[in-house]
Amino acid sequence: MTWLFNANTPVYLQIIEHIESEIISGIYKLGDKLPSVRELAKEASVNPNTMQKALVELERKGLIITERTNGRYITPDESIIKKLKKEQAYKIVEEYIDRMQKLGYTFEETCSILSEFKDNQA
Amino acid sequence: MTWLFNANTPVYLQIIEHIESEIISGIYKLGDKLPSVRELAKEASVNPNTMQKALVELERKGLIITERTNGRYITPDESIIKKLKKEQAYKIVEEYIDRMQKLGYTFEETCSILSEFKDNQA
Amino acid sequence: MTWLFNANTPVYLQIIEHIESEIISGIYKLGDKLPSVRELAKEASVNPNTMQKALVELERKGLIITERTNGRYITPDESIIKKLKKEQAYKIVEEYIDRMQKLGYTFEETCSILSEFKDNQA
Amino acid sequence: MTWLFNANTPVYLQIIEHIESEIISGIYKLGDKLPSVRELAKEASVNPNTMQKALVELERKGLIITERTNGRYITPDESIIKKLKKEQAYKIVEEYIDRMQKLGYTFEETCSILSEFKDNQA
DNA sequence: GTGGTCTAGACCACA
DNA sequence: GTGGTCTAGACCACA
Repeated sequence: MTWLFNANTPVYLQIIEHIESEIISGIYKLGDKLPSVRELAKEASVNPNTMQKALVELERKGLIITERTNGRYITPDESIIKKLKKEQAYKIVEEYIDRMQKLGYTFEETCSILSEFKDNQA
Repeated sequence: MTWLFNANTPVYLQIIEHIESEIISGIYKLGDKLPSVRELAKEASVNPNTMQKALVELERKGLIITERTNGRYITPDESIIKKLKKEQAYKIVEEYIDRMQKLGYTFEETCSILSEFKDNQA
Repeated sequence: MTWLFNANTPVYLQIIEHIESEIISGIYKLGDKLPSVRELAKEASVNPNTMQKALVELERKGLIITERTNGRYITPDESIIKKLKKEQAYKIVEEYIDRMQKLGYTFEETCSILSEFKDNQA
Repeated sequence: MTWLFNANTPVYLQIIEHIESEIISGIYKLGDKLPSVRELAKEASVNPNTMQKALVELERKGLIITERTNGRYITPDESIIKKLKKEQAYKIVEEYIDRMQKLGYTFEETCSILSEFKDNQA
């Protein structure tokens, strides 16, 4: 999983989404310590200010906790993460249906195209 | 269908996507005349220059044809539109699967969540 | 010789150049009567106002003479046309050399490329 | 080399041609950094938006590469530039012959006038 | 500082 | 009226 950014959305928002996914999917465990801002910035090939901005936002959302002189940690509160996972999934599915609908596909078509996709890939 | 813009993506790109959807889904027919730049701009509550930028891009993509002092028309070439429809659908499905995968969902889960969604809505 | 217009230069200027060429090259003879504005406009697929604008300019340059109720005529004065021919040729050659020079070609190269061109065409 | 614009062609097109010439002729070397949009705009006595429009087009043509918060660079790919040089020269020669022909000059005359020109200048 | 987007508003050629 | 160009000026994300 690399850090590829789309030019048309602010990078700090893409970082937030990326780290959220890592938390939700379990790449980061509850209570894990995060690398330093500088390390993360280097890893993402991004200015530390930008990484900082993303982390502050993740803290505001309650996903990350900062211990003043100690570093940042993933929240130990599992319920927050579970809730976020549901919300995200819901949003993604909804967006998928919505976009397909705007192209003129019915819900049934939207489902069958998804299945076909599996076959094409396999 | 109103023109609601997301704050995190350039407006002209959202306009492009919006008009593309209207063409692909058949809201605009082959050869239809588009409203003038100024009308479309008013309709979308956007500056004419911004609308212009989007239309120029749509012309470059071959979806629209400009007649200098006359107005703009949807391409009469159905194949262009059909091709775009396929590409777009493919891209959307792929993005859907990808985003769900990043949250930790398998392809099977991604499919079943879609079906559940239908039930929730119904 | 058809009337093909470039989208990036005003059409009335291109009409002027086109008719000037027809006069200089002898397609129109001294004293010839020109078709009516409407006919010319039709021939060029252009609005009569635009053709009119071009003809007025050609009259101002002395190449065309208007007889009130009678129509327009090519000037009977050969010296005007000869002078224009020289000026035009000079301008075109100068522009040719200048543009090639801006690409980095020396005068010698500019000449030899012209000769090669003949060979390629033949 | 100053920035003189002709009133009958859009300024941004003339800027494109001007910068292309500077690249083709080697005034800019492969990989050179360009001045910022604002500097170039000032230099050309043009609005930054107009310069921007020209640069975007040059990027689309592959002559320039944009690094988001860093600046713009001449492509390091020499083949692109060589190809463009040939195309441009071809177009200019062709246009020269065509315009002279429309004035009534044969290819031989078109060549000899070019030579005479050299003598006049010397 | 660097590129990118957007608005408000003017002016042009052409139909 | 229709598209096209241009300016002046503001604001954003990122380094």
